Amino acid sequence: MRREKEITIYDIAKQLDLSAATVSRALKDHPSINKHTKKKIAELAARLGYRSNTFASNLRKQKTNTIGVMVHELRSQFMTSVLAGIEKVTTEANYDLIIAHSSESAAKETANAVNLFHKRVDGVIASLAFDTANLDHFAPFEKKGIPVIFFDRVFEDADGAKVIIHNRKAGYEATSHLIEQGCKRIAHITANLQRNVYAERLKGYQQALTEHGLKFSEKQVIVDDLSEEASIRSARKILGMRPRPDGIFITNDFCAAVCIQVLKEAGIRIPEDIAIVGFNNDAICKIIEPKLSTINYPGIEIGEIVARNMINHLQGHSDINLTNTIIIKSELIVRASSLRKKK
Amino acid sequence: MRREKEITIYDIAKQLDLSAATVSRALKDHPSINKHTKKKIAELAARLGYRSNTFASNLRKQKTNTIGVMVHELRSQFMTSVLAGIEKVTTEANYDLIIAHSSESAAKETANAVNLFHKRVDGVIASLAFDTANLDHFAPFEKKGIPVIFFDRVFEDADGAKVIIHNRKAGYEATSHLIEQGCKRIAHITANLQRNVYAERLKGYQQALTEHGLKFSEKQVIVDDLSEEASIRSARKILGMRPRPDGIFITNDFCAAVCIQVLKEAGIRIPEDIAIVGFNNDAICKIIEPKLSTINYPGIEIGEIVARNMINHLQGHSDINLTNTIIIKSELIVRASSLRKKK
DNA sequence: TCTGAATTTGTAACCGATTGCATTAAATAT
DNA sequence: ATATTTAATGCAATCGGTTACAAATTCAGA
Repeated sequence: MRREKEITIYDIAKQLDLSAATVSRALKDHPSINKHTKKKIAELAARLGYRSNTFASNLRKQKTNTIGVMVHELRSQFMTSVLAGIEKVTTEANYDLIIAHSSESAAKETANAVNLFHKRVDGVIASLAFDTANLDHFAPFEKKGIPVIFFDRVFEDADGAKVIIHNRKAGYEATSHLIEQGCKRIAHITANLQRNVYAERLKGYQQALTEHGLKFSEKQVIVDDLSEEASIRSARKILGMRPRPDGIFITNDFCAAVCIQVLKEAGIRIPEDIAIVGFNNDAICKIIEPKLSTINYPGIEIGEIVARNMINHLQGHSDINLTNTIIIKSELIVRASSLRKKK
Repeated sequence: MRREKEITIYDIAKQLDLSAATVSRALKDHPSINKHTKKKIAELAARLGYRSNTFASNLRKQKTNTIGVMVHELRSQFMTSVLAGIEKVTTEANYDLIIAHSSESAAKETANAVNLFHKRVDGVIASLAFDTANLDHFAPFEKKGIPVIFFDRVFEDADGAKVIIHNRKAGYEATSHLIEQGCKRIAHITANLQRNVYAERLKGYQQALTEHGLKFSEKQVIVDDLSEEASIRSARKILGMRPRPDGIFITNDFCAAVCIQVLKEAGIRIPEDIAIVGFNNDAICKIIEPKLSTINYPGIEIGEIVARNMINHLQGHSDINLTNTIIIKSELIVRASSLRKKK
């Protein structure tokens, strides 16, 4: 269990009777180094098991090649897809990732920001926590010129680059679909309306109702968090409504799945008595019975696009300060939970 | 967007007319520095927005304070729970995490190992990919004395520390439970038997059958991967078996959920015609209908224990080379999918 | 053969924190 | 007053790679 000595460019230089500078350049494929020399160096490096010391390099270059990712949770399919997309792009570009999650707490989000700042990430990709009220904790990054790109949960009116879907349109489509299926009293289950995603989906819901001549009532909107307990509470509220809704647009698939269960246990038929549309297109959609109609929220694409923009900015190919908002396509997927009419 | 100059200990030293050494020690709360001096330094550091340069520190200390985590996937609840557990412990101990996932490919796993090795992680926590056939790619870590701890998917016979559950016992309990519920022809759906988790669960299944006087037949064991498509294939095979099984022990909850769907669509009643037990205790267990009996595989605990052992080893409080295997408790959770008899 | 340009390599100063080994100052003992 | 501890601080080398600039070598052209 004795540790082998670590090989450095100096060891290689000495063995080949060259300078460390030449070795350093050769390993970086610097154009001014002779091909033959490069080859010799590369071979010896491989033979000795040389590994470059990132710290020495970072210290000198004043760059970390690391991107911080701040997310509000890690457990949904959507988020793991986003991370997969980000990882794919950043790995190719040879950047490291530090993933920090806030567990939906603004306080923890602030702590994470401080941490990433101290870790000197080159850039930050973030989706806000449930109760984040302002962007003050991102100010240090801005001060130092460290790029920040938001996705999913963002402040739409704030400056700064963001990658989102058209939540209002998605809400509009989900609701319109329910109306087309013959629903007359459509409820909406959602979460903290401070978060753009929920506020916008609500707007879309409202707009669809109004445009189709249905009345919007605040009583038909249930706001809670999206935990299992909250979902049960929400479903019970639906059951207690008089007249009872005949359609629900629920802003999250897991919540929708739990609601479906509670409603079914109460003897409600889905979609005949109540038609339901969820949001995200989680794997759960195809497991729950009936299968859940939903809005496809393409996590991988979002991750890839966010990451690509970050990398391009860091490498000077483009400037995110010129871009403000990138909107990704999303679309309604109709399954059994909302399908009343056969075409 | 002009970058502010970065503050170093030299800046602080100059302003207070001290040496950098004193500042360095003071910030580390070194005992030989005067309390009053420490306070002055801490205050000025805070006021100037000083942030320690990790690279300089790592370079000098020859440590990275980083632990590499190699997982075979990221999307299951089990794995995100494990990661949450690891993260909790490592964050407290002020270690960073690099998460690398193999997407179930041995080749990618090897590449990840090389990468982590070059990144000079202080330790590695790993769960093996689907088709990993040997541990050669971990040899460089061993050579350099870098600790590796395995969890979940391990080579049980290999040297090295590991944290696992008693898979055989779990398989035994799941199967025994089905037998107690009156099942006579119990099938088993599982995955690559090179992986200890599946091989051991199979052994437990066999043992339970034998001990209860039921015959074991290879025809009743279906081996495939655990994707959605494979799950559908497996369920169809079950449907084609004559005589048809009246109980199935499935080594994964998601796969079990898909099977239940296919079986139900074919008119099979669960649990009356076929009783089912899954594995992992995913959230999906409570969504699928009927709710899924399963083995609770406590991800968070496993993550915490693996990480705790790693940290203790790295800090010299204990030596993982003395420990070989740590076994975590797991238990059967009975739900509707296997419950035929009322107690 | 000589000169200027092109190619290749070397020198040495960083980057910022850490730490073994002094050194100095203050406190205590003789 | 002098010797001996004890406490507090400083000096300077070190970690390993990078890079501006200088130097050496080679080559083409006159």
